[in-house]
Amino acid sequence: MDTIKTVVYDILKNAIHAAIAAGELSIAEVPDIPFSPTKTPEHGDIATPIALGLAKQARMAPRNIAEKIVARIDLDSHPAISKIDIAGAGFINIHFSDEWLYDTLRTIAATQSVYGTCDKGAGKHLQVEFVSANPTGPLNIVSGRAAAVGDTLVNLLNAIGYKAIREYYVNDAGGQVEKLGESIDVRYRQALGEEDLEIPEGGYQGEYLQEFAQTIVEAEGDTYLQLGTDERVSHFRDTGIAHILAQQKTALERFGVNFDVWSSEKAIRDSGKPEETLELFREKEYLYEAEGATWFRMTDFGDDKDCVVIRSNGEYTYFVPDTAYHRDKFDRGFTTVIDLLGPDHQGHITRLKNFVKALGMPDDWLEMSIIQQVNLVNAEGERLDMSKRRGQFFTLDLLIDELAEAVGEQFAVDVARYFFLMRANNSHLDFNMELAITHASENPVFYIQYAHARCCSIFEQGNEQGIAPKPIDEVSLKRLTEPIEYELIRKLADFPSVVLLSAEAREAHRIPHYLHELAGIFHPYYNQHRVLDTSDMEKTDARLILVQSVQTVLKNGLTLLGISAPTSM
RNA sequence: GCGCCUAUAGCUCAAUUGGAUAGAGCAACGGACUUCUAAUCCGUAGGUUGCAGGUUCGAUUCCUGCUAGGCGUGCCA
Repeated sequence: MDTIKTVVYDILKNAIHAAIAAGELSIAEVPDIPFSPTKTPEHGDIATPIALGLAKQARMAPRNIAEKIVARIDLDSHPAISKIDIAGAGFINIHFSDEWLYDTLRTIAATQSVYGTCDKGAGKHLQVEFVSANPTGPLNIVSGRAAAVGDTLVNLLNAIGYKAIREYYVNDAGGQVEKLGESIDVRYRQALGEEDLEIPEGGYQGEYLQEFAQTIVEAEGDTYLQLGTDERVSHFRDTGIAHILAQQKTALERFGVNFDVWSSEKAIRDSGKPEETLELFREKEYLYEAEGATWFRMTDFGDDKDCVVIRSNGEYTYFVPDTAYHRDKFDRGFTTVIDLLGPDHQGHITRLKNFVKALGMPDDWLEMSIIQQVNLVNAEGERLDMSKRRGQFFTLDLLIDELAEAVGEQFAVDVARYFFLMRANNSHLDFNMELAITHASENPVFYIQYAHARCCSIFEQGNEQGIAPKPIDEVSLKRLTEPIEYELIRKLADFPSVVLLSAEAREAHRIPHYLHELAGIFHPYYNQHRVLDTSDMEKTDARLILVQSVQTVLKNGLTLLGISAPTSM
């Protein structure tokens, strides 16, 4: 299958060179030959616009070039190709023989759960860091989107042969968590009856801290009042981080996302790496003192402003431990590191990349992209505010709770993951709760899952009638003669390249779209053509092979997305 | 002010990275269950790809300038 592409590639390349050698084409350099799947079967199975691309260099009409190339191909010596023709402005359309279709089915049957994977990325270690929410509150919906996207991205990368891991960076040091400690302290004292206390500026207002403080009071009473304020706040900070982190982990596990590594900012700070990093910058003369602070010459890297790294109060800004953390990632030997950031971190991308560049790491070592915001929309189309600081937000857990009420726990996770994954990372996502709940039956994820369930149902039905699928070698695949069967197999054959391109582009949303298209061919097929037909067992056997293949690809695709493939619905 | 992202059917989004007639779902309208699950299918309708230029065989895609929206631009993280 994919091998047939390389075969075709070589055939065309040789033909072009032969034409040049014969003096029919004057081309100095033969560019890479692009292929694309065709939109309609009339255009063959794959097509290339190479003749169009060569037109200028060869000073010849594209159709003429195509003719010269095609004339140099001896079809008889290539049984995999049934026909090559020239169409439109000069497209070369390649039609595969039926044997290619059968090979697709044989490959799926032979490879099963690993169909779609490849080893292109073998030997390379990748790390994807995502979610990395502050341990100051429950995960919100944007974190849910990041979790779904990051998790799937790692699945995709591993599917094409990389060794990729999931990492979560816990910001358990710095100003934010100090505010957390102070906020819990206020809630604690309020729970013990103190009045006239306010959550400090920049603190956390959410009810979850009131609940947490209440559990402390219930378990341990007022014992902490004996401590000094600083001591108490730092105690609450530490227990608060642990408590919230545990909640976040639980929410992620419920969502089917399990991180391989949890990194701690505090651990980075304690390791001395921030100092080492600053020392490296100092040696390279990237630092200077001004206005009581220490600055990094970001302008040397094309930015319009320099950037404070040590504040006048002596504390590091966020960038110091973060840069040290990335240096740590580099030392751990990752070939490439991918950071998925929240929508309010755009300013980070260029700056952190510059810091990393200043450390001497290759430009393309660090990839950063933004997971855009999610707007939760209610029935009236109003947007809910999800700011953590104002304590008014919609958590990932709450989202799944609400969905689960309508469709059950497993489907709730499936639906949420699918919705988060179906859009490109950099486009905003309107998550319409009402639609997801009240119109659950029209949800695209059910459409795909239903297709899978239907496949399973056919086998179950066959089982009752004593019809079992035969090994593919014993089946006459020639009995697959319907155009829609041809279309289905073509679609199945696309799967590996969809996975590959999706992983390489870091665009997980292509998988949901692909699966939806596949289901969109299978459902009509199911309606129009009966699979189990005791009057024609040979045809039945062939169709069972096809259904098995569809089932396998649907399941493999859904698994990449972390979505279940139910056997019945 | 500067920077990043976005603008495609009434709505939400695709378009294999510059290719052939721009595709799906929802919403609308008309049909199909005594046959492997109707969470399905068949059909109809829906477009000056925000606007104006440019690059070339060819532009939703690349460049320039506008317009509109989102975000960023802290000695917060």
